[in-house]
Amino acid sequence: MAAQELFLRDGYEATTIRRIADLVGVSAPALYLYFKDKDAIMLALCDQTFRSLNEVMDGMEKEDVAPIARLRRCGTAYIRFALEHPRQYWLTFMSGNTPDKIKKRGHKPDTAGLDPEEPGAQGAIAFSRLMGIFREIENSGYALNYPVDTAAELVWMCLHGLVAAIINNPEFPWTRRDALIEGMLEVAVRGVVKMPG
Amino acid sequence: MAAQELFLRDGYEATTIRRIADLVGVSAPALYLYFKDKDAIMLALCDQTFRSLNEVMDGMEKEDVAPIARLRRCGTAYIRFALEHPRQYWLTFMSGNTPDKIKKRGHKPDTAGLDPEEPGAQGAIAFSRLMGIFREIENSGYALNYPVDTAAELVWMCLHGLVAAIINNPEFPWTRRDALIEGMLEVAVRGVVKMPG
DNA sequence: CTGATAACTTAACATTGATAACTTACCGGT
DNA sequence: ACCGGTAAGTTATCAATGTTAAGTTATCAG
Repeated sequence: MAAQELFLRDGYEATTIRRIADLVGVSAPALYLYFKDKDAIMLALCDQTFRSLNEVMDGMEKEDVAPIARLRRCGTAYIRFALEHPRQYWLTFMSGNTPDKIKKRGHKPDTAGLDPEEPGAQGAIAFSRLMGIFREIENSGYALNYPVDTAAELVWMCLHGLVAAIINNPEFPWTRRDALIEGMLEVAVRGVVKMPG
Repeated sequence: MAAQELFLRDGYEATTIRRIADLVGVSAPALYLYFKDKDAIMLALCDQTFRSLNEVMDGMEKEDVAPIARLRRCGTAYIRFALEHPRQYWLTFMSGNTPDKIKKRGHKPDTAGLDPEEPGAQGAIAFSRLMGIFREIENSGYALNYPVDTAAELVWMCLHGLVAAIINNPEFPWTRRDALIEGMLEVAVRGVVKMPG
């Protein structure tokens, strides 16, 4: 009953409720029986997409690698995911309609207390996961240049800045994309964790 | 004849063409005599706002300070400007309707070849200016960790990530804002220019 | 068979961005 | 002083959008 949302791939923002209904083979107002409004539909679709990112990160959390390497891996996964699902990423983190509940809650209490079913939560969960890795890094005895929460925010902002720029200006003649990705990870890590020596 | 646009401050995205027309004291279709469509109106307003940022940066370019300090100052100015004009910044860099011409041209030829009158150019000019400062840094004999254009892109993405995150989630309980700003500048600089020692 | 509940449809609205057709004022040339 | 055309607006009108109201069909317990 929710598989229908996969169809949006094409137009998306230009995707009208009537077109969705047509694709699903149902009349437009029928959608309002399942979703509050158009934003709810989009949110549900984004959540579904982000769920896969969170699963990937779940898996990574079990891997036994040095915490800083884990940060690199998770960062890469985050970036790649964002670039592979630009529209969902845009809607979740750049459209400007972040649901109020998540805004208020913040990341302090970790992912605990985040209801994964709540629409719009998946994006915040991915975000929180990245934060959690950072706490772990600090607990492993690495020295940071900033308080852990500030450090986490800074790193996330770096990654977000990279993908946001690329997503919003895909036709801009950026230099090699992989160089940018690798470079930004380096910049973020070097900037935040105090390197030995 | 263009002073009218200042009125948008309030609703903005929710700002309808008819409301603009009412505020200006003119009928709705009259606006189409001066602007191609709604986007053109918004672009014109954004340009007007960004012009002030470019003027500030023009002034900074004349100051006689070490190039790396100049980068810090310009970065701070950029960030502060973005946070002071969140809606304009959003429309210019995050709304997803960057004009095609600017997309294609890129920043390689510096600001030369950018017609400042062309709608939508001011944002790109501010961007290019930041890039230019970076070329200057390299010419001053600083060693960079990346090619100059990549370095410039990375730094801009850092700044952009910071303001984008804050602008889109103003209610999120970020840690102290000034700490984030100062921290991000540090991260960007430390990450990109090879520090002595 | 009745009556209510669920799942949907058609009809209708208000608002939006945008265009077409008409009106009015001004201004230079003869 | 008249005439023609251009500039600047207006009103009337469109098609499309998100959304709600009212009606229709089917299903199923008692």
